[in-house]
Amino acid sequence: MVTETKPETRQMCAPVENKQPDACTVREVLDRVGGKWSISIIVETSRGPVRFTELERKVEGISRRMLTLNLRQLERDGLLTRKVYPTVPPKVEYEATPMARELYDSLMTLTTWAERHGAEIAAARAEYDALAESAAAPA
Amino acid sequence: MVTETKPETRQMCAPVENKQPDACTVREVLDRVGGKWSISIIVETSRGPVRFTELERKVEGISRRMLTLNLRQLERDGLLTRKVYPTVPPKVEYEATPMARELYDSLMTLTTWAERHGAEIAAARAEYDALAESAAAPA
DNA sequence: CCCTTGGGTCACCCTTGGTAACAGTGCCCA
DNA sequence: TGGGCACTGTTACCAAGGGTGACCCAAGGG
Repeated sequence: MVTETKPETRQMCAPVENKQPDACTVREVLDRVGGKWSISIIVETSRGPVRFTELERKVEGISRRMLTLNLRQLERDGLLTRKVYPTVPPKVEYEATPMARELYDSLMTLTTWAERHGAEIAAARAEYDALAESAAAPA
Repeated sequence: MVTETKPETRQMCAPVENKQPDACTVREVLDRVGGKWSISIIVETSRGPVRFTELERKVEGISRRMLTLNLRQLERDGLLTRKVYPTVPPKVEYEATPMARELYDSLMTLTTWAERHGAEIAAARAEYDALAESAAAPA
């Protein structure tokens, strides 16, 4: 996601009736948070108010534009608060809302999954690649 | 993600030391599963072996190519097993591994989050849009 | 004059995903 | 004999979006 905030592209998960627990609700969350930067931003802002430039430095690798775009999106979804101090030079502080912190906690279960299975995945990948290679170079 | 399986684009989460719980581990998971179709495929294959064409029909909207690509990726990561029956016409069955089902369970916590805060998000968005609009049309 | 902060805007590129068409392999049917 | 079908892919081509870097602005302070 992270577009220039078009009016309403987000479609409401079709009238599929949850054939299974969901799959589509998950996608909604991922659309919000699946971007390259959202998570990092949520992490940084979860520890207290952070200024724009500060974020720019901490997130590392993010461009000014994407930072702006992501902040806007997160703010729009109510995951971030934006507080402007009309000083000069301007000062703007971003902070995660409780909702965002909760989301972050939920994401942590993914982390534990990744930690549990990191080795397994690496092994699977190694094996797969090995097989693919030997298939490519037959004799 | 879901590229044509380039050798090793995946970078190993930089030597940042986990400044915070993670943020980068999460991103690794999302890189695997953040694609448009991965979740749906995992869901469908979690209920037992599914054939290629069957998946093509069930996932609805997915193209042949993307299905193949996603299946390959998931198989490579050890989230799916691929079983070929040398019959004619060919028959290939895909099935989620226990690891994938576990991942799916973890993703469920995101679902519960989404359900808890769906209304809140919608409200925040409405408010944000209203403000933006009134700012755009001043008098 | 140039520095600062918090953006906006523009031009561009690369990745993601979509469409469509073709391939291979046996079967059935005329 | 040969055409078409079903099934699983593959390949080539293309559009859209995500992401980047560079430059612009405002307003005060050194």
